[in-house]
Amino acid sequence: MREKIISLLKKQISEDVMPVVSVAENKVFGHYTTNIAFRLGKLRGKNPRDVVEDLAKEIKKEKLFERVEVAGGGFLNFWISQKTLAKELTEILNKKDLYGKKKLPKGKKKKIQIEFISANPTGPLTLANGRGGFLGDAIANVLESAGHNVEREYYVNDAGNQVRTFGLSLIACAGIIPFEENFYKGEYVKEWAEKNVKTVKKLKDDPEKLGATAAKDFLKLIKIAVEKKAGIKFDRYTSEKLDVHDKKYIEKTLKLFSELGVSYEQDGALWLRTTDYGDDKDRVLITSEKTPTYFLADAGHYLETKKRGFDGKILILGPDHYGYVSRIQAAAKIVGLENSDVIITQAVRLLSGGKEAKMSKRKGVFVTFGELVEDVSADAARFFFLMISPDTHMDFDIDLAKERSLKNPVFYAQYAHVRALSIIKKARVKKGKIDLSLLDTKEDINLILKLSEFPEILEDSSSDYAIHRITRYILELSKTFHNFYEVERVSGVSDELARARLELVSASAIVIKNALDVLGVGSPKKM
RNA sequence: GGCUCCGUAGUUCAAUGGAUAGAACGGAAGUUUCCUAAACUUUAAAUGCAGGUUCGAUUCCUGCCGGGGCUACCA
Repeated sequence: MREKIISLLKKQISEDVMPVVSVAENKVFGHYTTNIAFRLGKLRGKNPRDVVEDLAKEIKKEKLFERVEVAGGGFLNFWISQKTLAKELTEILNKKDLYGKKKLPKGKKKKIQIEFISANPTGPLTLANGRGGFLGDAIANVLESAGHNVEREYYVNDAGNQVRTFGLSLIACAGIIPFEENFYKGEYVKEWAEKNVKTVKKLKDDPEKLGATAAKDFLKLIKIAVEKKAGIKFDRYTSEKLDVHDKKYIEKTLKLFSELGVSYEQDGALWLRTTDYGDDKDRVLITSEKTPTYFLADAGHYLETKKRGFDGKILILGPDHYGYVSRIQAAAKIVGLENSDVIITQAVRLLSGGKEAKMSKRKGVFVTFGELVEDVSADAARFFFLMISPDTHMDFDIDLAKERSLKNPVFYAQYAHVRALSIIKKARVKKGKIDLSLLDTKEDINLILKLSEFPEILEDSSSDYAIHRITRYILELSKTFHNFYEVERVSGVSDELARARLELVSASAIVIKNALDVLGVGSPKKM
């Protein structure tokens, strides 16, 4: 709908400006509205009001609209005609689960990797990991809906010092060596060491191997939490050791940097000139002790992604990685990964009993992601996280989520779906010709309008990754549907009207389900 | 100190520079002989402070106040 209005406007405009058309929040100002005249007025040195009058004259000839009005200082407001809406409704019914999805021509289709969670397998997942997990999964769905080819990647840091430290932590837990400050301290470390005393003793002289062994166990648990419990799917678990180190990507990366002249030696260390790409200081690739840094391995990982043919990559990180963004973006540019985005999710603050419960992976975790999902259900947890912009610090009141999960908005949305299906199931209507023009009450129109917004919402989300708009949209749509249900009836009206209403209810069920699918939230048939 | 995210109703969150700042929960008042009341309707309630840019600012810029995070030749 929006697209049609934009293309109509573009026909009237010679300047190179993209008209912005938005859904009018308040229906007094039409179904859709545009402020294009303000911008054109400036460009043409004319009064916006005059510009908009000219535009309106032409636009009014279009059959798409029931009414087109000039308002305020230069707004152009559109009321979509019932006929146009009925056509859109037919499209929903024809396309079904494909409604809202796009097919891209080969040239426009991109191969995009989205890396998320990627938590080190040295303990269970935190809530922040979960936030990024649901977000990544949903963004992947949205990009697929937009017609792109997407790989969901979990990057496993199973190499280097970290694994060794993890191994040493386990040995310390078994009391063989003294505990050191930088060791992992959580309950889970102790538990594993207790359960696997024999392994710890056997490998006490090879902490790296011990760490790797334990990490494998933890990765299994992570996979269960992520895939089984939370329903987050990954296409690939990329191993730092097997896919980056063993495939010589560290060497390849160093060679590339040297060839491009972006690395240099100073004070005995090897540096990457990331300042050329907006970083505030250059970064070390190899220390003066001749050990490669973690950053070098990450650059290698980016090169590996590039070599596997990706056009772009989206990396989702937790708030503790803020300082990392500019250097990783620099590396992405240098290895030639054109479309690189990094999304930082802000912290999840956990409230329990009205108090803040501190979370720390190293010191131990109060509530893990797996536990949360078990407590409040995967659907509720997912919906809750995806309702809020990742930029916002989020308070997750664990008590509320546990005890009062029935108040969770996800049920409101799912209930709308259930209701729609129930109406369809119970309806006893004689078959016959379907006349959608009968759907002309305020509630009918509002519902169709809301349904037809879905492709627009999806399109917006695929360009700015603002998944929470989809979640908000689902709530709005559910509300519109519940409201329709209260006011208008399907049974108990004439067969002709009932047939048309049934179509509208079917379309509602389709769109609610499609929208929930994109988030990865289930659409139950019964509640 | 530097960088960054945030500050909106009692609370948790919305609002590509647009018109009368939206929801939900909580508060107040109502709605079921009828397709699921897990619903609906009505109602009270908010942009931290001070400037600037603009026809127009919750949004952009500057300063201040308040809260989180980052700030290693660590991983």
